[in-house]
Amino acid sequence: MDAGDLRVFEAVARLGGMSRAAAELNTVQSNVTARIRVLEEQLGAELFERHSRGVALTAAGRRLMPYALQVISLLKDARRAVVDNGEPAGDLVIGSLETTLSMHLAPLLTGFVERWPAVDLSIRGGTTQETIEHVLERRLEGAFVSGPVNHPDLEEEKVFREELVVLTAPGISRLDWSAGLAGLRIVVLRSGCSYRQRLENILARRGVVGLRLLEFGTLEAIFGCVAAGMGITLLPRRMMERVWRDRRVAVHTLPPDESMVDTVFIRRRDSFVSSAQAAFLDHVRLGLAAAQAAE
Amino acid sequence: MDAGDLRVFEAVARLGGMSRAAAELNTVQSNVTARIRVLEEQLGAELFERHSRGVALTAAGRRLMPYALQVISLLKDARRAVVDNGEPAGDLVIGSLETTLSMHLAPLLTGFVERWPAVDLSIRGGTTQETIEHVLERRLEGAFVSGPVNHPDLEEEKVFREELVVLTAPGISRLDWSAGLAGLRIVVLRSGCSYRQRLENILARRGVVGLRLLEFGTLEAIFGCVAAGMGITLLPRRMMERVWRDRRVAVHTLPPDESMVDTVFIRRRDSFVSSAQAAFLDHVRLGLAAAQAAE
DNA sequence: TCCATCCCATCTCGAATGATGATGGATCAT
DNA sequence: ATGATCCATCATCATTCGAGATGGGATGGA
Repeated sequence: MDAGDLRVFEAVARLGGMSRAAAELNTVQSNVTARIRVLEEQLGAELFERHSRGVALTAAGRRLMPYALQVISLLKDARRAVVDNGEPAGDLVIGSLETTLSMHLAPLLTGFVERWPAVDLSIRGGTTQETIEHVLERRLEGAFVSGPVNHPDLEEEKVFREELVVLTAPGISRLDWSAGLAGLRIVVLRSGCSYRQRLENILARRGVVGLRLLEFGTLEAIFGCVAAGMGITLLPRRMMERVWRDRRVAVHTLPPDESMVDTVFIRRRDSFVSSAQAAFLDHVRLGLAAAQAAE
Repeated sequence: MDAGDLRVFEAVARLGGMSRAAAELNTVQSNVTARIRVLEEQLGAELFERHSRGVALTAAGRRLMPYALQVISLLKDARRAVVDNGEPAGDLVIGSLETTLSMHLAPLLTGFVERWPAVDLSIRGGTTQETIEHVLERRLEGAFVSGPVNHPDLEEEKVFREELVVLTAPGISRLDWSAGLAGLRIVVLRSGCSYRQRLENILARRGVVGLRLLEFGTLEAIFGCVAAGMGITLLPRRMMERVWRDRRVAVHTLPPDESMVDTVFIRRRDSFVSSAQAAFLDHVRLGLAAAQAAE
């Protein structure tokens, strides 16, 4: 049994067919068929059921799958571990909430790329849920998301805590259903935004339910929409202070148990921590501590 | 990078030479040299320092080693996982303390081999420390040892708790240094026995230190030696009751915090749990519960 | 029923890869 | 010096692997 065989096996299982797997692996179908057949002979068990529209895993194949996945990812990590000589370099792909990115991370990035020019950093914005998925699939080395995550395969480290506030149109004094919130919409940056569920919960406790959703691509649009009395949103207080200091929106402070949210850095427990990633985290921790001290 | 390459790499690193690795791998030295060279080219890093008496790992090689070990063991486990169709069968190698083996496990073994004739069970006796080492090296699928073990790579499950008692020659009423223990020896089954450290601690608290060691191969010899007034030993109470009911030794009961010892079953967290192992554990759990109920 | 389509199995051939044994250079102990 | 040990290199041979072509079975639509 060989790592190459397992790669073929994984592709066939995932794509449900040998021809499709061959296309993905840049080879020909006959090749895939042969290697699977050899693998099955070596193991003395059928790994796939062949049927007319492709193949499906047998019980034995299902038992093999987790091992195949782990071996493949281990080999990838091994290569990186060998090449990584302690000097941060190479690709580093990190995920982040868009608000965290623009508010906390962005100011630190120029410093990082100056300090470590050999690192090709890219940061992908996304919602907490999307981002967690990507980390689990190893498409991201790590990510900043709203915590706690509590996933057995993920390691999480609290990075900072911040306060969320509710923004409404001016003139609304209380967050309840008698205060004229009925008919407004919840305005979020993206539909899967983790703040949305949180805001719905906050409102539900005050008797406000069933608000429709409104989605915008930029923060400016969201602010404008809220100022115009069309909706209500939940955002970090600091973000509001920075970019929207003097506009006409009402800021509603929440009790700490509802308002405080931790941002955590997550990564797969079983993945290799590259020097680039370690350097980035150090840089971020330092930068955030400095920013906090400056307040 | 390939699993075969990693096997070669591991053998070279472990044996400290390409010729030696070639011998172990049933191939020729030139072959090993070539594969290592290819591997180094692929990774873009030197894995070994060549010197006149063999080779030694470089920093990059040391970084690769844990991955190589894990991939190799994963592939071994994968093969077993595929072949294991849920019906307990095949080899099952388990470790155990000798006392646990003779007292608790042995009576259950005949029942197990009758119930699962397809399993080739072998149980290796040894001290707790030896046995833990073997489990970590994957030479044993699991083992019964004195707990708690508290090793990050090991999973442990409490199997039963039992009471240890001190045996001395008759006429010794107290376990302290004024009671004539000076000059006696600590009698143990094997020199690394985990009871030995425990007994030394127990005696130390009572002011008795510096007893010499005496080692025997059989329990009968130990009992005889204690009865003859030559030494002192620490053994499970039940063992003493069973095989030595009416001999002339003094039994010293200890306070619970000193006497009670847990026996745990340990296995590597990352290893495959074969059906045979699961069936064995089930059998043991059931048998021990029945034995306890019968008392 | 017939045909087009999709998918897997098998075959052959050429290329790439792997293993072999011989050889040479370096180092170290005697 | 000499022999032993160990790694690197090379030419050669065997095996494996990949490409392409072909065939057979199942499916779905005309």
